Amino acid sequence: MYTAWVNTSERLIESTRELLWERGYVGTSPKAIQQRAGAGQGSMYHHFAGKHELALTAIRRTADDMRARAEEQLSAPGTALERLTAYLLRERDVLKGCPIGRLTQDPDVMADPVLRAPVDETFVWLRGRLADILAEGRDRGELDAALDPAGTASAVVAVLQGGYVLARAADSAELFHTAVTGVLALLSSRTTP
Amino acid sequence: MYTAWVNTSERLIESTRELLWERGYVGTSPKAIQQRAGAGQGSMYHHFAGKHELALTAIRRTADDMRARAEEQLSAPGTALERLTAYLLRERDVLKGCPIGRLTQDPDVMADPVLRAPVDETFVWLRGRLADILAEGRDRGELDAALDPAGTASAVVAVLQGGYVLARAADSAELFHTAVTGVLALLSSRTTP
DNA sequence: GTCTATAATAAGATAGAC
DNA sequence: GTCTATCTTATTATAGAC
Repeated sequence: MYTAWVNTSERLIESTRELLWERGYVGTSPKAIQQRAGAGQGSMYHHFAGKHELALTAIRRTADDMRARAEEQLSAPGTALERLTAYLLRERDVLKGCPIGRLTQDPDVMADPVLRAPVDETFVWLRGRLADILAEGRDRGELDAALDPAGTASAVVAVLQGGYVLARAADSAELFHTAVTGVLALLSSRTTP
Repeated sequence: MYTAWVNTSERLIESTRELLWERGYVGTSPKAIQQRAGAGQGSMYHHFAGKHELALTAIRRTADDMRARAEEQLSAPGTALERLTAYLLRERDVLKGCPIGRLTQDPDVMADPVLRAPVDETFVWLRGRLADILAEGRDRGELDAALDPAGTASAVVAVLQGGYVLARAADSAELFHTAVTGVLALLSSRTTP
């Protein structure tokens, strides 16, 4: 439960973000949100129209957050492969999984175009961003000239998302690392010496 | 709703399998299972102790099924890369996602060692099976001698699982194909000519 | 084996007092 | 803005008749 150094609206949003991450939309009840936020029933419905609006606010914030933190590594100095590696191997809450990716498994989120949009946009952006970096690396001669930026970017993002799945299945964060290292090894072998 | 050419117990199990795939454990209610199976309340509780036992039966069957269908491609004749490619590119219900992988996002499944076991075992098996095939391909000189079978197998399984995530996020089965093709391109470039 | 009560608890909100 | 009351509908069963 959040303490009172932020306002109720803020605590409700942050509680929702946590619960969506831990339990998804279907698994999160208004009551659970209120309890974690230390807010009453009436308080929640004063600030938000209901579970849906609260979730939308929470998802948008998480999406923005994810993008900003990715950009930290991706816009750092270094070669394409260095920035990509830094991004893939940065510290992550591996066993909690990806707070955006997990929403793709939520039937009520996928069925709702409004809730779904930020999820879609996040991956569109990430794939595009990685493709640009890969293309840059290829054009600078750091990577194999035959490398397909878009296809490789999709594969890399998929390894991230799938790495979370494998790690959670095995209850071992190491498996995420194994998968990521595995794809980096394949990619590095296409480096032009 | 299932018609009556199979018995009630069987219809309950198959309905549960479908619902777990579509909505996960948390999102599936006993009532929904009964309705899809065309079975009454009492009927369900006669055959199964409750939602948990039914889900366990359903998950185990789905896991067995998935393994058997993977083995179809993986044990076929051909080189390591051919069998791997056949497995990765076989027909799949891409937008529905992986019925086992999606369970890793279910908090109640992951919190229960009994429900979780078949999920874990399925991925342990699949990673091992792919690693064996990759090792075989490497030892036969079909793949790069420096290739790490276990790490590459994990990356490949991760691409599959992540491919489902990307496809669902974009509501486009093609994205799954893009990711899989992307990793195959990286892998093929390590073929020894 | 299947059906119809019955029931305690939770989900997801609305109403109106304070 | 927050709180308590109230409401309807699910959830997840159990009990016992048929």
